[in-house]
Amino acid sequence: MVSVTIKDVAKKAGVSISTVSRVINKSKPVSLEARQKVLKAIEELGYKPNEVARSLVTRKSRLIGVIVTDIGHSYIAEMVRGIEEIGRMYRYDIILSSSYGHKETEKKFVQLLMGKQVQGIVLISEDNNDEVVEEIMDMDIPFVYLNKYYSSAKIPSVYISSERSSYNMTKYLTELGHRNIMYVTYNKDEKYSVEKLKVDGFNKALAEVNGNAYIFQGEGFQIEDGYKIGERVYKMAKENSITAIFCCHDEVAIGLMSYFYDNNVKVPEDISVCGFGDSKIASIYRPRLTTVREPYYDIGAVAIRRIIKAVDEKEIEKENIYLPSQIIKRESCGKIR
Amino acid sequence: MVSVTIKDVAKKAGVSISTVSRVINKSKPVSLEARQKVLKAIEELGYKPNEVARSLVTRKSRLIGVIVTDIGHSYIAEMVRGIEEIGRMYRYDIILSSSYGHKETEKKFVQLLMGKQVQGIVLISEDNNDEVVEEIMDMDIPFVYLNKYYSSAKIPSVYISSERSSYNMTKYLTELGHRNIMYVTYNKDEKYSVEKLKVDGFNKALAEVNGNAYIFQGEGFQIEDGYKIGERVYKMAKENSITAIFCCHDEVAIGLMSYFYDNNVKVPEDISVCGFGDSKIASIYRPRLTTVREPYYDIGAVAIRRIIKAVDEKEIEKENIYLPSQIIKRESCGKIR
DNA sequence: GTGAAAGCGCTAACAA
DNA sequence: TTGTTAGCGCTTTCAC
Repeated sequence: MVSVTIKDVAKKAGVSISTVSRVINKSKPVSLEARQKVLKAIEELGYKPNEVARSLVTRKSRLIGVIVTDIGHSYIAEMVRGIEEIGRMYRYDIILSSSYGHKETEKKFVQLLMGKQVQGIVLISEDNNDEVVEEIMDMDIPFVYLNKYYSSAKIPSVYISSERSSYNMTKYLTELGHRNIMYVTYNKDEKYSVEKLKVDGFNKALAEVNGNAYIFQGEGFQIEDGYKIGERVYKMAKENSITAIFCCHDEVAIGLMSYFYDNNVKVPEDISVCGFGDSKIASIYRPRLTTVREPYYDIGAVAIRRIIKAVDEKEIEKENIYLPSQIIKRESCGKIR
Repeated sequence: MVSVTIKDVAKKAGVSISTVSRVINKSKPVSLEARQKVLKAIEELGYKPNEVARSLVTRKSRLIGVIVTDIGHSYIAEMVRGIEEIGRMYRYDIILSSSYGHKETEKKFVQLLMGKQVQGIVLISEDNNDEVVEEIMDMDIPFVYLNKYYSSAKIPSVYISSERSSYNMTKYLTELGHRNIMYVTYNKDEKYSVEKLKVDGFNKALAEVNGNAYIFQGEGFQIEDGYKIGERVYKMAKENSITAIFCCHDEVAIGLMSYFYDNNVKVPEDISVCGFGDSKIASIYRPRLTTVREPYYDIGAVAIRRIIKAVDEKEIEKENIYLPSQIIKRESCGKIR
């Protein structure tokens, strides 16, 4: 608690504090003799430079602020892993703040983080919140916005191509023989919603085989939302000989499968189900969920990489980055004989 | 980027920087007139105090370091939620570092965090690592150690009573009519392992009804580990008319249930399964898992509360804290007729 | 009630 | 190669 400072080291080593600073930072040549004395003193005193003081003078906190909706959401945790691990490679630490979706809280966090002199901000959100984004962009600090539900070309971000991913998944279903397929969406008509793109990809793939596309308006993106619509979905499926259901997100698919489990509908024997995301639960749940893998870890990693680049080059690149997605084939989708 | 400082505010308001400081901190009375001029200047310039500079002089970073094994583990994310949310109430931010179980990395993080002048450290670990703990305790900084697999009275921590929880769950199983019950453990003979306590509680409850206790040595705490032992567990269960299996952790139970699903063993009709933890997956998986709820959020909340108290009172309480657990009754355990 | 000045621990000119 | 010194932006005596 009685911390040892650079002065103590200097005194003990019999040199000036500048010399100590030089050996710590390797910023200028120091004679072998002096260096050794300093190193010895550092060792003996257990000296650790005070990063706060350093930050003050260098104006570099080596801190990145990360504002998330909820670290308890596994895909967000995965993104944060990517951010943290890559950040650490460049000697950046992250300050984590959870907003639980409150815009006002997010705004407050931005202010707090700026006060802490963070050198960049990653905002991981689940709503369509231009307002906070604009506020951050006004601050003129390296910034990346991560949102798997909404996208806008004007905001620096990292994502996968939703349309292509959805197209690929649908195509896979048609290859399994499905022709009457339902897509469960939510919010597809909202501004910036990526659902619009996903529906487009879905329709396109189905049109190629003259299949029948059914769009079902869901009630949200969570497991409960998937469960809640189970009855109606099943009814619609039966009435239209639908054999496969493509859900906009894994959670919805899991909710739906749970409804099916509870009501003795067999997946994939009676009906095939697939999701989007490949969140953790997708490979744990039984039957395992066929889905589109969104590379969350990589998304986080690329985001932080972009911020660090902006810090170094003092200029944030405008071009958004698209990462490849992948179809993960598991048991929840079966062949049509 | 061209940040406005207290000097700018002072100049604009036509007062000294001390006065500005006083109105910001409400640390000393300031005349109404002066205060208003300062407030106006702050408003117009959009001034935000530089927390780094503040930290340097006050020697309070308002930062708490949190070292976790992996933020991707949902129960850890839940603990971190508790830590963060309560920390925030006291205006503390958290710096998150993931060690992925490497002791050397953890040690490095401790050093980094000390450099950043954190005012306390929470270490969330899954191994038995005295070494790192001792290192932190030597630093003489408020510290709490969270570990659901190991416990030691000498280390400041927060947990539930493992023996009582295990006793309660076993008792519930006996109330359902089970008499031949298997407890799947791992590492129970290792130093500080809480498994020893859990086995004790299990045996005690079963002894009270003259039931037969079977202990199975598992292969780990993860889902895969539960899956791997499925075949042997099932064999042993059949040979001994075992009707219920109590797993040391939810993950093991889920792995086991997945094995059962894949091999057409019905839970709970053919056999009952329960777990320990109530991690997220327990309520999502079908059948839903009966389990002991460990209050992860609260554990994190109490941990940070304890640290903040230590910061304020300059003295960390020695007594460890036990939180109540709860039996969550779901579908994976059935009655014996 | 107010301002001048010292200083938190450090880096980075500048001189020597 | 080294030491002296001036800050970084802020809080906090201390004197008025």
